[in-house]
Amino acid sequence: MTTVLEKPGTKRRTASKEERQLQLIKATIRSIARHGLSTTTMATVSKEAKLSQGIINLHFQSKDRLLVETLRYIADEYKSVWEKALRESGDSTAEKIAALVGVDFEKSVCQRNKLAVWFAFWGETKSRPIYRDICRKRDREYRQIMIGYCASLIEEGKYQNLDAEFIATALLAMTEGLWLDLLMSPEYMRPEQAYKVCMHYLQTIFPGHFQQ
Amino acid sequence: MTTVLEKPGTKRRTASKEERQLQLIKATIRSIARHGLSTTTMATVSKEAKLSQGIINLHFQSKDRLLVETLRYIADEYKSVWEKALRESGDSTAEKIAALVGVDFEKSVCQRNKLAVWFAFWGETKSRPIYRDICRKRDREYRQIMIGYCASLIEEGKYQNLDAEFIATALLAMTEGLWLDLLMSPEYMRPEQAYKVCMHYLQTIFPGHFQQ
Amino acid sequence: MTTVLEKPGTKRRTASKEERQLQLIKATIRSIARHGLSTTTMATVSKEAKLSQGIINLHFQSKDRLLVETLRYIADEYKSVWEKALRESGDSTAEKIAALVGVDFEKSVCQRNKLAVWFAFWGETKSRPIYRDICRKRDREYRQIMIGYCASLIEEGKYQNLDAEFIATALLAMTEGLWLDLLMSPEYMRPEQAYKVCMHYLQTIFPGHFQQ
Amino acid sequence: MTTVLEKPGTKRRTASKEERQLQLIKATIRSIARHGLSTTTMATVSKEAKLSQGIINLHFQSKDRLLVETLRYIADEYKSVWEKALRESGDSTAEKIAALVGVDFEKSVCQRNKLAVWFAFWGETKSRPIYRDICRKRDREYRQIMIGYCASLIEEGKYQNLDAEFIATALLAMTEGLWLDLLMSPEYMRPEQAYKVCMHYLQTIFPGHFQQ
DNA sequence: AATGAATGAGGGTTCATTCAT
DNA sequence: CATGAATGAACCCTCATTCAT
Repeated sequence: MTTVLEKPGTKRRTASKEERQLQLIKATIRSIARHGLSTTTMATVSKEAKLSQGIINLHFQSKDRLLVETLRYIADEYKSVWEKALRESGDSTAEKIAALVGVDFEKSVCQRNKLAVWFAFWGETKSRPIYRDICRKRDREYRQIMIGYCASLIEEGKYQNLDAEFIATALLAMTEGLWLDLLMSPEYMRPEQAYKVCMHYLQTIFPGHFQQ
Repeated sequence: MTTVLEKPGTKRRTASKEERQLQLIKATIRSIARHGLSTTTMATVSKEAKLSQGIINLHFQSKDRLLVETLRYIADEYKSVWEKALRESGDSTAEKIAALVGVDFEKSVCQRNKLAVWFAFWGETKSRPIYRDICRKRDREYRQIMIGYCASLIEEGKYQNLDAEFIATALLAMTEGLWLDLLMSPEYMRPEQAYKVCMHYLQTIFPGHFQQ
Repeated sequence: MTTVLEKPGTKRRTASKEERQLQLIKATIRSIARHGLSTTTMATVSKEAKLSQGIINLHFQSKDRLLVETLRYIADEYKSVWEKALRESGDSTAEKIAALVGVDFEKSVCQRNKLAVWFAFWGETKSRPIYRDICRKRDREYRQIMIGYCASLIEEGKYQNLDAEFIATALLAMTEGLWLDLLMSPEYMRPEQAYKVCMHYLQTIFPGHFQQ
Repeated sequence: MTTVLEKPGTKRRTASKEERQLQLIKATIRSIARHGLSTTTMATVSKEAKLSQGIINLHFQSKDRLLVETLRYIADEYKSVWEKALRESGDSTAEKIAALVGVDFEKSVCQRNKLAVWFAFWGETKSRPIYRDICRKRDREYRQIMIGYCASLIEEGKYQNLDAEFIATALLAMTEGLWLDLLMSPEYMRPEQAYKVCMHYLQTIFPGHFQQ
């Protein structure tokens, strides 16, 4: 056991709880990407983490909880990435919107491994309410922010006949559909291209604020 | 024929091979929608079909093949629905495009059960190439048609700075993203609404051809 | 049913009961030889016979009975072959013994297919008394005959210190052991060679009656 | 250690890999002897070993491999028994041959359980090449040794017209045929009697070296 | 805290048998 | 008689979970 009395020269071979859990979650992401959700087992995950079989139950009690925590992890990560992006972006509304869109196609969010995880869980939402709740929470938060900025822009730009919610919905849908392209046809669709598709939409809708 | 007078325990043994296979595919769709792909078992499917355990291996040899055939079935169905829609639509290019978009939110294609199946398989594409191939084939065929009509419209309407492929990509992405909303938040998003979102995009892009 | 009332011009498309059963037994022998007893199924047999699945239960009620009848068939055949051999052989005791030994390495008895069947059933005798009974009956009958001829020869030749039963036992054991060689190493051991091995034994035991 | 004080439900989890595998192989031998090869299932074996179902796949990956390892085990054991017998026997060639024959009817090799296993696998050799290979390897090694001693004896004794290979073949065949008697008619044939039958053959062939 | 041998429920699949045709 | 679609029990195997170490 790790104690203050630990003899000098004795290495702490045991990572802290959080470290271990993170290590396992990342292994889970790799496993889902590599094997698919339905072929991800405790064995594939623990092997991916280069740890023993029993470790997952030790830290997560059950496979179910591991999966839920994994989904929660990428949802949380997603949120913190766009929060950071907003903090670091320019001040104009258009810049904020562009930053939000940028997040979806940015490296840490948009790696194929993580897209695979999103789709894996989306595929199970209908039967697993907990997955649905987490996915919807992520969606709702992001959507509220986006609707807010769209509303601001409509007001600023005196755009007529535009409904902020409507536009945010279209934009978010487009983003998620492009993720599917990125997942399924990475040789045809690349993040920068996907970003341009979204920006083109914004230019069409808000011609005064997004120039080519 | 199965009648109310049928003795209990008496089973129809005369269904043609195709009928039985279709019956099992439909049961599979229901099972995936209800239980999720990773919880869909031979037992859930055969119970859903009200047939015996062994029946699936009899007709499909393996669970794997049943799943592949199920995916192929909804992909084929999707194609035949839009082919029919094109045949029956008005002659103008705009009407053709509208018909194509309409298909995605039409009852037979856009029922939640089938959306659940699409997402279930999309979630496994990275690890199961055969799923990916079928999904991409569906996508490619539909996309080619859509690109063609967009190109026609651009020419007809002398729209400037528009790229048909670009627009088709955006439109299709939007569609698939809206399917996710329909799957996850059916209480917020409904097919008619989703259709409107897509049409609004078209109105913005092709103002001369799509009126509100 | 085939009756005297059968309409003229109506062909009997159906083989007689015995013919069908024999056809199935022969298919069983081929299947056991090809696939082994533990991989012989109703399907492998009926396919081998080029008949439908249900036919075996129709004629033999169960797989168990088919196997028992198959064993009985080769046991009966074995017996009738040596009975015929004795009838057709020369009259001297030595010729009778040689004829009996010859039977074991004669074409119809000693084909590899049938050897495979014998060993297949011997392998199950410990657990299936019915197999054991049939095998022992065959053995006993043959052995009694052989003991008789050996006894005659001992008397005729005034061989001393020889026990007929003892010699018959040795000879029969040798035969069965040679069958194993024929089954397992057909490229090293051939029926004629095996026959010579047995005859050499007889020459050694009864030097006055068996010359080289 | 397993003691009478062990709490019910408490299982030893410390057996070494080899111990467990041996335990399972021995259970397999008992199961084949009791139920026959074609009725030996994972359940009969694990029950015989008083262990759980999954244990076999844990240690042998598949039923197939368990069976192969079981056959290999008795083949290896057979070899080490006759090697030991040769080491411990008298120095004369005749004593060596007698020792080899003795092995075949010695307790550890010639128990009915093990005979049942040999015949069970022999019955499947035609369809399962791996079984054939193992059986033939055992046979070949033993045969080479036997041929060698027979050749020595022929030379030593100046026996004329004797072929060592021929005699070894006869002797080994006799042995295996006697095993069949021991398997099928243990009430008539006993190991000591079988041993005498073989020795009588040797006395006849090599009268100068084997006395009654 | 960490391991990995062991468990046993439940998965996919096979196959002897039944039975409507 | 004969067929072959259908059944369901029993097979082999996987895998989440437990637990002695």
